[in-house]
Amino acid sequence: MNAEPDTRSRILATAREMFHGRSYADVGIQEICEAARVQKGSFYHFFPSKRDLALAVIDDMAHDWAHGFVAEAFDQALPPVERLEYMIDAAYYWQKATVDHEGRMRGCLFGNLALEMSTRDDVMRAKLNYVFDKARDRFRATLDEAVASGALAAMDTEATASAMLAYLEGIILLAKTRNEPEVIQRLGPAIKTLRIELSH
Amino acid sequence: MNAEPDTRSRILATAREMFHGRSYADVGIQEICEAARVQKGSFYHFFPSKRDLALAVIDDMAHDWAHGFVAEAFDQALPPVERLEYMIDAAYYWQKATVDHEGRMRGCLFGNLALEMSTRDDVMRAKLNYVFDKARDRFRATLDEAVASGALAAMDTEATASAMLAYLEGIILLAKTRNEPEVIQRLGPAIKTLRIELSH
DNA sequence: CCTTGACTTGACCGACCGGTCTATTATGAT
DNA sequence: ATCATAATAGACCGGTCGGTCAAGTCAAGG
Repeated sequence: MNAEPDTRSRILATAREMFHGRSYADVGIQEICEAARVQKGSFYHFFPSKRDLALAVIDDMAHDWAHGFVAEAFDQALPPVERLEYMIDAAYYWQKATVDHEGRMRGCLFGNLALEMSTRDDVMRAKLNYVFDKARDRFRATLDEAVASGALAAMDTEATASAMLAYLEGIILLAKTRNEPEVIQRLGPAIKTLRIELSH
Repeated sequence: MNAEPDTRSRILATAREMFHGRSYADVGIQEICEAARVQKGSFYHFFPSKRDLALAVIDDMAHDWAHGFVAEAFDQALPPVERLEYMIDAAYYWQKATVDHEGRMRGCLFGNLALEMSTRDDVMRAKLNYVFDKARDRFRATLDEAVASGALAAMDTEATASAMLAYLEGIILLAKTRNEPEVIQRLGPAIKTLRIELSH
């Protein structure tokens, strides 16, 4: 077998980095192939089109994300409210690491692609929506638990969870525009103050 | 004089529409020229490059925005807290109008460009930052007034204003990904619950 | 040994990219 | 009437875009 990873995996990982750090439209297939040391023909053997590559990148990232620090932030024995703080911290340190490393904040791949592609590709938009739904569900489960335990007063946990996700994406957007991950640290904790009441 | 607007204005308005509805990279100069019924030579007479056009589009939009419904939302005799509601409503109706008209939510031009261009063009990033700063200052002035009048308890108005701006951008991002402006309506009012305390 | 099919190679395609250039026309000041 | 300059027209440039394709390499199965 190969000493280095699968051709397909190499394309996927390279494309993910490049789409995340720049944008879908700004990165060309030729460029991806060069960076991944793969020929055009091999690329099109594994992916029918650039768009399908992007779709695969979203799945790939969503998988890693759900099984990575998101799982850490949400699935542990921490009290529910502290999980929110953990999530913010993780976002900050992750973004900070890429700034230290490449000088630029890349933000959230999903948010980046969502704004770039939502008006142009409904399939991609649907996939991004699914990713956001999953993230919202994590928030919601946390809030449900907090409400059940009496740590938080009753509220519309689903709507509040959406609001928290929106806020997270919003502070990442602002931080990326400033190229200062510290914005996440400064504004992040206020996620706990967001609240939408039950409309009964 | 011309029956129709200035060539330069026509280019600017057309580019603004197209950048807003799609993205910077996805719209070509040739396409802009065709839509604006202008020749390439005329285009480059008025704008040295595509990038400079984008810079001008940002300025143009920021100007219209500040003198348009943002001014309405913030500068009137409304009680401070109601101005926040007005802002959310305005965002909703504006996005709703474009969905009804073209079937797609375009979101916030500044947010869209910020995520697409921040890692690639520091000048554009700086300009977008400036726009966001101005928006934040509007929020901040409103909060300062509310605190001064006793309508709201003391808080870090600058940080809270940033948080509110982030939240606004976040819900627009989520709404665009769902292509449902109603998301703004549903999550928007929670902007009033955001609060960052003074760190004294 | 031969065949099959996954994988790779790299030349090639037409279309389009952002941008340049020369020539021409319209306009306003002198 | 002249002349400078603003504005327009549109052919043209090298380069790159996403994508195709015919020709091969190679390992496993018969």
